[in-house]
Amino acid sequence: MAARDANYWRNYLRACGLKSSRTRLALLELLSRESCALAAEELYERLPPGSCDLATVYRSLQSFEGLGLVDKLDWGEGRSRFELSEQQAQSKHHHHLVCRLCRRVESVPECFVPALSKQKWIRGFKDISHQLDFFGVCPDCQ
Amino acid sequence: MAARDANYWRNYLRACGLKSSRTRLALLELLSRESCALAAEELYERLPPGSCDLATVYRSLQSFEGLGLVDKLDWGEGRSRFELSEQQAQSKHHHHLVCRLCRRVESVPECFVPALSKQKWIRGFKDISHQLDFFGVCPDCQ
DNA sequence: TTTCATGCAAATGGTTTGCAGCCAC
DNA sequence: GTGGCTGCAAACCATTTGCATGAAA
Repeated sequence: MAARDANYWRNYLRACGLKSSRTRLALLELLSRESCALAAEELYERLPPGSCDLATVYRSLQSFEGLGLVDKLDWGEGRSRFELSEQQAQSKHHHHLVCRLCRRVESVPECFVPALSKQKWIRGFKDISHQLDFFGVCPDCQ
Repeated sequence: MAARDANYWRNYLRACGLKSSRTRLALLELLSRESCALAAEELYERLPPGSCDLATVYRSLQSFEGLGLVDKLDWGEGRSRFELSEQQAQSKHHHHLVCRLCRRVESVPECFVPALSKQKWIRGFKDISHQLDFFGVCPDCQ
């Protein structure tokens, strides 16, 4: 399937009633090229120097999250990471295996969580999502 | 099984080469009484007023984490939560179901993650743990 | 032209740290 | 008595916000 291009994002943003500024398009293209979740500052560093402000990166990511374009992940590093949402990334549902020491990240294709509708503990909660992350020590750090 | 008491913690800390100060013991007793993971500030508020400093709470939690006494959890709230580690809490392995809106937390007794030793994606990572959290909208917030 | 997005700088909030005094051992 | 703890205050760092300017529609 074709990767999302600037045109796709332009239309998507327009459909949501958001303006498609240079920065927003650049961020979305960046995110769709990245295979791993990035922190806001890492995204900022990958943009052309001086082309935008870190605050703008945060504001854009916030909008994108609201639209369901990106997912915000938290691996206990003291900062959040962002990746294109599964639907937008056209990627399979997946999880992460993070090295406790060097923070290297591998993708985990497996998901062990079945359909939940019949679980007693749900107790009326709706619209349930889950986050499953593995932590370990990678071969290089052992 | 008997709950951990001050004496137990005193011995535990001593065995680890740490002094058992009043604050540390109070924190450990607090944690062993709580059923839900608390933020550092919540722990601080539950201690006798003026009995210790917030910085000390953080420092203690850090030590405890290093000893494997407590687990640090991150639910994307912008702050960390701490709970007695499974072994110390004498509680069953469990997960959490967090309301996205009011942050109410239910315990999830089920774990869907099987023994991982044969999974290809492990690729030499050792000492693997996992964190599985569910997010939804609770009945009251719907 | 109108509205929304941005840059800049300052504020915020959780967490950490330096240092001098204090308490457990 | 000694060295690890603690309180206090300041530093830190990720993230947010106010406001005047600038760019997209």
